[in-house]
Amino acid sequence: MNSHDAHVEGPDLAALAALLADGTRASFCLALLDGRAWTAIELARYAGVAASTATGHLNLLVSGGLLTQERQGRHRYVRLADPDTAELIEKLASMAPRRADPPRSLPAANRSRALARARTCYDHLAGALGVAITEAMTERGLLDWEQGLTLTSDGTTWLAELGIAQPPATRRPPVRSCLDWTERRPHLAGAVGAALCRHTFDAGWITRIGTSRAVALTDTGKRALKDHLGLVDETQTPVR
Amino acid sequence: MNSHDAHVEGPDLAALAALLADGTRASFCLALLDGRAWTAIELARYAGVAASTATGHLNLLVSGGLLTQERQGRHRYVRLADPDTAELIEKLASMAPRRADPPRSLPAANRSRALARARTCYDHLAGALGVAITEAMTERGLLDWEQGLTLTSDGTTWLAELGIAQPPATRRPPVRSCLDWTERRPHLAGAVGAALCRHTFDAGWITRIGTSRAVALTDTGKRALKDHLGLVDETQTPVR
DNA sequence: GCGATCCTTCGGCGGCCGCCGAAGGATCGC
DNA sequence: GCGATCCTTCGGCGGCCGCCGAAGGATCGC
Repeated sequence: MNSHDAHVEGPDLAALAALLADGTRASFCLALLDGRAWTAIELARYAGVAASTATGHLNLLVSGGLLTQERQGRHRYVRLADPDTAELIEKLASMAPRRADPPRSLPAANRSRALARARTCYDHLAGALGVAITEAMTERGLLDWEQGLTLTSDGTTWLAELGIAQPPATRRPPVRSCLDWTERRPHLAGAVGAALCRHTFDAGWITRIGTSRAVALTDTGKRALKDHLGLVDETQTPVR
Repeated sequence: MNSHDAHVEGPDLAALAALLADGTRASFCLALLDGRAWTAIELARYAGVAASTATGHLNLLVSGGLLTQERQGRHRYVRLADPDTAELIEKLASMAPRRADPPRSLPAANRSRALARARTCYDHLAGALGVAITEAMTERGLLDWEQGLTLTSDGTTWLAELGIAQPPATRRPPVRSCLDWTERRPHLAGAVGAALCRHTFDAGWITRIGTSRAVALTDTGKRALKDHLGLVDETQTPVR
């Protein structure tokens, strides 16, 4: 820190960045990027630290405004505070250097394969599936990238046909492009991305794989994607 | 750091955040957010640290990919690496807590007044002027916020009339909304925002105030804004 | 050529911060 | 009620990291 700092004005960027500058806190945030609420002990185990250490980190993240918490009996549930926070973490993740080591064990390799195939990213879909849906929507003229990403009038109609209500106008943009870590191509985020993701769960198109953020396409989902987007099976599970 | 970290996969978010988690490095980045190249000693004086300290920080920021450098004689010039980096710093700045103390000295108060009025933010315009231009463009139907921010066909025509060439299609979005720190409302960023800002300099609508990132509207500029956007003087220097 | 300026390397100091385990409070399941 | 589980507080350890000044190389202006 700077003892005789002449620049007390302006935003305290370092204070915010410091919250994410620790390996354990960063791994908490990446875990929470699945959009769900986790308990303190779940996060501690995930990151491989003692429960007392996790408590301290969560206190920092909550009081710093990045997480919100909810006490339920003996459990402390935390989640990302809002879409803005998720967006910040996504942006950092998309620009951060990759870690060198690939996963070594077979289970770990399977886990990261499943994640790369399809997962939630905060409140929308990501991985090969998320990217494939986004690209199919573009090809069908539901999304337009000419002047920034927009939903076309065909897109509005398409959503209505699926029974997805147009999300109410808030500060959050309806459609937003989010760079996919594994695919290195953009997938659909924003309020419409969230509504679409919710629909795929509600309509039984996808289900969670165990307790992870990875998801699997159901048979219903395969049929629905073929009917509504012309997406065939091969597209969803590309051979790499 | 976590000694037996089970999560070596994925982006190293903490490493990137750590670059911005120091008060001195953060103040360097905020200074560089004016889009210009600074020498090492200029940044050291700005942040109030010894030259040797600045050297160390710049080495970290450059090798971390946030800054690019250029040697010219005895000078070391650094600037933000790319628009993506500027966007990351903007996002952090817009979410970071404000610092408590208002500026105490009269010159400092004048400086921050000038910055709030009109300044560059990386390669586009910000402050009351940037926001006023953005809002005037919206009122005239040159920008549309319905489905995310877009440039309308009227907007394209308007740019052409000003002699601003449509920026070539790259990964960078043509128009983007950037939350203004001082106004707490969005101003225009992206490739079009940059082209417009360049035009205002080239056409002599604005000039730098001294060596700061603050800019002043010229008489030519006032006339141009009135002619092309219907912006009257009052709008540009609102009484707060 | 000769000071002045810009920048760098190095050594050393000091403080912050992440970690754990022990102890204990609160809640749960049976 | 009574272990088990979740979470927290506390003390203490260790290491990292930001800071400076001194010394010196490289370049500049005159």
